[in-house]
Amino acid sequence: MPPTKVKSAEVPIAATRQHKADAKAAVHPPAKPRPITRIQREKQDLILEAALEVFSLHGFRGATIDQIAEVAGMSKPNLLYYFPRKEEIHRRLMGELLVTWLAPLREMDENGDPFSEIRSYIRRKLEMARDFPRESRLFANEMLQGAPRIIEMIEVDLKNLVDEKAKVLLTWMDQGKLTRTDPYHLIFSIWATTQHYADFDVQVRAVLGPGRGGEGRFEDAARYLEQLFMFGLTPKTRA
Amino acid sequence: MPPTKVKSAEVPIAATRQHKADAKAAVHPPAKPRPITRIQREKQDLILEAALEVFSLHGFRGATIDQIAEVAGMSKPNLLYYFPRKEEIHRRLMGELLVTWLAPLREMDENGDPFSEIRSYIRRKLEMARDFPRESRLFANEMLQGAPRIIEMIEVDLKNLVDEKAKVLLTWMDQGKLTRTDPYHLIFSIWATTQHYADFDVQVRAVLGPGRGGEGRFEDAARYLEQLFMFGLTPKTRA
DNA sequence: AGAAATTTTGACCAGTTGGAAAAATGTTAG
DNA sequence: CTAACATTTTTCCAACTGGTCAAAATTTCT
Repeated sequence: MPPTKVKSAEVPIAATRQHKADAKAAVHPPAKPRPITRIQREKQDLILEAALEVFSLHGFRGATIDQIAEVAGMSKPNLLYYFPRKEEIHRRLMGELLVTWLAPLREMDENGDPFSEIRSYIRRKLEMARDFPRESRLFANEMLQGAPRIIEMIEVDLKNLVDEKAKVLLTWMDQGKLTRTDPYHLIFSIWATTQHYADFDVQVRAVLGPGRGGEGRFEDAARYLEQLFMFGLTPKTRA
Repeated sequence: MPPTKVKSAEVPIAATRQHKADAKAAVHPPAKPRPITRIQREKQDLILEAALEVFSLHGFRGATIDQIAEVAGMSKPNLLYYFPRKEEIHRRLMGELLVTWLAPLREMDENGDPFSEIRSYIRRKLEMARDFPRESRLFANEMLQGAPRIIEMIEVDLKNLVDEKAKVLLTWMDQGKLTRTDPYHLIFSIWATTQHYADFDVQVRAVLGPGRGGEGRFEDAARYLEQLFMFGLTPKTRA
């Protein structure tokens, strides 16, 4: 269970200090590839992990650089050496997150059996809610505020993926393998029901009480959701 | 469509100024009933309405008293005259909100027909997501942060209500009128699927696109959810 | 080792924030 | 009309915020 490790590819070296040596470096950008040291990657990951913790709990505005720095175990100026501004941290975090976040949907295979594909999708999403609740909350936080910093990603990447999968669902419906219904709202309902267990965790625990609010709640949820999405609430034997 | 007007009952007169006349007033608390002027009530409602707007958008920490005051059309010190601290505003807002928020569930009648009761509940919750999205987001914001300011209310009022209604659902299941399943997770799934349309509104609109993201989305959602909760995704005519 | 580059620190700053104090301005009952 | 009270405005402040900067400490490279 990796804590965060979403993906650390193209690390554009946090705006490497450019003071006096500016003249040279800035004028010949392609000349200096700037290798990216081991320390840089490690520290950046450390910061992103800390930022995930803090942002997911307080939202962008509510989180402070000091808090993030403290969680990351470094001083504020030191943190700012790697990410010159707060928004930069958030942007990176969201960008990497979205990829992970959509992976389960991406895996839904149009050549598989409709029901087992949907069931797997629900299960994977539920596992993510269980194992990566901070990521879920970070995402929810951003959405609640109108997604000001990631709206383009939502409108492009996410929309395209959903459009594509909606088509797959429609095909299955055409083949009579699935009740004919709205594929978009179907996807929304899967998102909503699964992410609920991460985003509203406090409420879920409080309502279930100490008895049933333990770790078993995810298995109960999985069982219930499978029932719901397969057959709804209509009993098989009519009363 | 009342903008907010959740409920303005027991208004404990925002800590009426107590400076020099303190001696008298403070020593004989039960002596002076303090009538609560019309202006006080009006201004307090104005502030709460503004606070709802701001808190729901930025969360507790992200919202500033200045912003709230500006939306309410008054100066910050003036606002602080009615609510001596930021947290006070939030507390009042959440307290009144919870009552409205739970009303739909409270209405679920154990003597009614199970399916029409559940259907009505879903419809009412969906209407609330449509007509009171700010309230929904305020609530979601608080939940995301671990409900630090309303955890007791959740653990008592909300839990009791859910326990009560879960019993009703169980009775219905015992009578064979409803598939036997987990009543708590059933309620969670109704909350999640309906509130999603308020809390993740930006995402819903973005994914549906300009064509289907208009006002019709709530009717589409209602239709889909009815289908889902009634029969799930299994087609009637097996392919 | 020693020079060059990278990383870390400490001091600092300007703008914002929640909130206090008191003076100034209504409002109203006698 | 005016004293008593309610409301509003002005001024102010200490703590916090995001961010800068130069110097010091450390690491890396030759």
